[in-house]
Amino acid sequence: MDKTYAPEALEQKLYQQWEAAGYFKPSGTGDSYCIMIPPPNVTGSLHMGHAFQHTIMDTLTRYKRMDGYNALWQVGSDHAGIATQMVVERQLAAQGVTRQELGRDTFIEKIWEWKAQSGGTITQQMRRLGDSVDWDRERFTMDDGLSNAVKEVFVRLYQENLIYRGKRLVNWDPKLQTAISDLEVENKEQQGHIWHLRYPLADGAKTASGQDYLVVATTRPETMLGDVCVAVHPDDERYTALVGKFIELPLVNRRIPIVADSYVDQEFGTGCVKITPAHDFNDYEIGKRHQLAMIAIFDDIAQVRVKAGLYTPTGEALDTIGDFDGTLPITYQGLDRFVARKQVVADFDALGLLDKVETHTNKVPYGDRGGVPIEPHLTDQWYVRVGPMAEVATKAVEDGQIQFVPKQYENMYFAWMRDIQDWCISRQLWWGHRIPAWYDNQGNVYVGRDEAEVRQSHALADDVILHQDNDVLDTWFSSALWTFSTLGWPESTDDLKTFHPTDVLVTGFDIIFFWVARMIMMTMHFLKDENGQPQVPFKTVYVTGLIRDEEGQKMSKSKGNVLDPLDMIDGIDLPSLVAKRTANMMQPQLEEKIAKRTEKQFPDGITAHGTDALRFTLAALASTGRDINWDMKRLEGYRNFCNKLWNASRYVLLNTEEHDCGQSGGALELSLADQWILERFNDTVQQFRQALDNYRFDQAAAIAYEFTWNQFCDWYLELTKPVLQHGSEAQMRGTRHTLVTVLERLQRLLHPLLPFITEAIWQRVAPLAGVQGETVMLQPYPQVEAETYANARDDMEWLKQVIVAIRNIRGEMNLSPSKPLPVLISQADSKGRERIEQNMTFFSALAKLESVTFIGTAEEAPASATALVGRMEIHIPMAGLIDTQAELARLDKAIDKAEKDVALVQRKLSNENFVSKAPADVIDKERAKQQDAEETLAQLRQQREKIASL
RNA sequence: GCGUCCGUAGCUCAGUUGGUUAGAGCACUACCUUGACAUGGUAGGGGUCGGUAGUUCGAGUCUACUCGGACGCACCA
Repeated sequence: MDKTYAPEALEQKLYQQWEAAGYFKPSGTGDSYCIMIPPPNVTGSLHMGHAFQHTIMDTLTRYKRMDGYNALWQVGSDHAGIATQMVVERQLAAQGVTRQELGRDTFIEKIWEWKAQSGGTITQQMRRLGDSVDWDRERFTMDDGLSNAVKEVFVRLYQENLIYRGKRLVNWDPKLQTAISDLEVENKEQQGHIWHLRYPLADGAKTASGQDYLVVATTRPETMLGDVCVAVHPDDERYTALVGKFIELPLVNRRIPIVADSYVDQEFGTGCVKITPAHDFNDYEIGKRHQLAMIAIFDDIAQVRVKAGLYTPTGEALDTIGDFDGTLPITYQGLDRFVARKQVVADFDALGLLDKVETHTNKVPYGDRGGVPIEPHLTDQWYVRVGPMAEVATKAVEDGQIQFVPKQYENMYFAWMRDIQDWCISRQLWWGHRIPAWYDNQGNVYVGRDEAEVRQSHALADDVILHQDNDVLDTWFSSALWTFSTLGWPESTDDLKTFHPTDVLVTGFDIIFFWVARMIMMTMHFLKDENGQPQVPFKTVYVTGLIRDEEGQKMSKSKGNVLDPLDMIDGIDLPSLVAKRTANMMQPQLEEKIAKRTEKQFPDGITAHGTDALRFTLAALASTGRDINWDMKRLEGYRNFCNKLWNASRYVLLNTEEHDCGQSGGALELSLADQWILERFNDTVQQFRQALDNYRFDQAAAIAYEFTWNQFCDWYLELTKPVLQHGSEAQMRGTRHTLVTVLERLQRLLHPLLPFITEAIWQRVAPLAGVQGETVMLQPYPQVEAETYANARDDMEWLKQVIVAIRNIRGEMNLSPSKPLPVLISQADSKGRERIEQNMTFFSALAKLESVTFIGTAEEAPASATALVGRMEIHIPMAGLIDTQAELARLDKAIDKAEKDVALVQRKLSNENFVSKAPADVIDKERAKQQDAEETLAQLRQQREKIASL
């Protein structure tokens, strides 16, 4: 083995071997274990959050695969409708072409080309991360199988009246010119204004205070062009007399009624609200309540129309409302909504109708993709009636059929499910699953799997012209089917029987509503078990937090603090990192700032750490559900850990390869250290398994680290040195056997977290340990075994204490580590003496001793530095070695501590309440502690006197 | 406004049902180039657990309030 751990030299080679050998495939035997990957955007690239989730998924998959399960990690990607379409549109824009110029078919071809070109990025990244997914089963949300599943689901839901089409007010993104779901709207707080407009009363009416106008307050004055009434609260005495009377709406010269509606808050503003049902969700409801027609003043890009759309309260088109034919004042026609706003305000002002303007902090809805304010817009859209499905899906979580880890996310899920809105699934995009609905020239709609089916089922003659709906489905519609569509649904496949329901879903809290909830709804609606009961898509949802930068900031391109997982693995020089972070900026003016920040943070770029170190770090930081503040220092520490494991293995191999490790017979004599490490390893297996079973990857990492470094390397390997130097044949054979046995098993244990380094080491050590096989990946996972060496643990741990006590004196007295010391031991009980005498080689080697002498009492010892282990005293004669003052200081410190201990215990035990109320075992413990502390204190004081008298 | 989470050593984080003197890694100090490893070894220093008040024999760990931070949902034009 190379002297230094060099991940780049082994990782990819091993991955290729695994993949070529088909090790990632389900074994076909054993109980099934299945994880569905959250399909990443096919044309995107993996960020740290993906690396984090993939580490968890791969660790679980490898663990279960080794543990005998028929394990499948299903891989695939998502077509990511808007995101992908936007990327390609931007590319076209750079060439001065629009998608409209290309036409739908050509544009979609372009996207497929782009997918072919960039779609490999993610799969390559996944290979770098060591993901053990079954590549042969890779799926894409727009491949034929999944597209069929989408059509099937759409048609069935339509037939069940769970999908409907209607003209409704939707969240409209005027930039992208598509509807988006309410989930995709982000309310941003903004400093804006609230305008108070005077609305003249018609027919000479007056307010209670004698004014001939009402004042309405609005944040969107431009919508007044579409006002249909003014609402006041029914109990508002200022206005009750005016209800039923009319307003002479300025600028447009329409009469609109004054209505009473308890929605109005009397306290807010003037208590008068202008109502524009076609442009505000609350107004929409009020309009419906009062049976008022709607006036839609904006077109698809949120510019004022020449002629407003006129509709009944239920969305039927009208030619006129009264004698209003919809024509809008020419001055506003074609104006953008924000230009129109200024114009309307100016015109009100000019008419003396602008009462006042206040600054106002309001929440403005933005589309999370387009980045412009969304516009409530009246359009025809398709909806899923989610109510009935939501009920079933909620119950599944209430009943514990599906469990969230950590549990608190269940509340979030319930809260959303409780007042869930119908899901707008149509998008005015080109990239996606086209809605399987056809229209004839009369506007009749026919839903079916394809046009032929539609014609047949509706007995439509061949000469009836049909055209398919232009819109596509929300991306999340197809990903809601992911758990079963990837396994072959609607066919009744073996895979479905074997792997569904799946086991764990690993995902971020940010898509619980978008994806997790919808997946539960869809799956439970379409998949039933043999008893006809709904099947859940997965039993556990492991929710991960976000990976943030070291300052706790979200990573984002515009902040320039994004870290690429591959840069953690391979390293990157500063210029390349800066270039990467400043490439393709939406706001180029930030480039300089980002470059500076990057230079400050990574003056030397980033060094390579390897995949295993990255994975181990992510696991170590994965405490349940919390966001992770990324820390390069942790990564470095765990790279060092890999190096430690590597070098420990080198030591083992150097001492065992080409030596007799007892695989072909011969007496094996196991030392105390051998027995001890086998027991410690067994404990570690138990703890490590438990941690993984409970999704405590942080604990798993800590357990692995503690055993490997602090026990195996720091103690065990050191303890083997004296045996291998001076032991008998049988002793050496026993120790070599233990070395290779533990090292081999350790690789199996750690493999799920550290796939590469463990494979590299395992392949070398397995033959020495007599283990057959090509790969550690498919070895049985270590089992917890019955205890074999009952006393080894206590004996060795005690011996370690004695050794540490001596090292402690050496360290504190500044005695050279290379100088062998004589020690005298007094007050040893028979067990202690036995433990030392039987392990003298270990003892004197690890404590670096010249001699060990047992004496009766401390009086027989010369002036010494002293340490206590239990009641046993360890003396290191001072003769020329130790400075009296230093030893006195050391003892004072120990006495100080002992005094504190005694005082603390005494305080507890002298508390009547404690003694009378605490459980007996707790009191007994305290009593024992008291005795121990007092004896320790006495011995230390005695020793101090002795030294002081010198 | 409703709800959730977080605030523990200089930094990043653990701390299971309340019970020994609160842990880890990194950073820090001293000593050590001993043949697995200086991406190392040995020893050591460092927190009273955001604050206040309670419950309890006993609280980082339960309760209330409070300060600071993050987030989700709903919002009044």
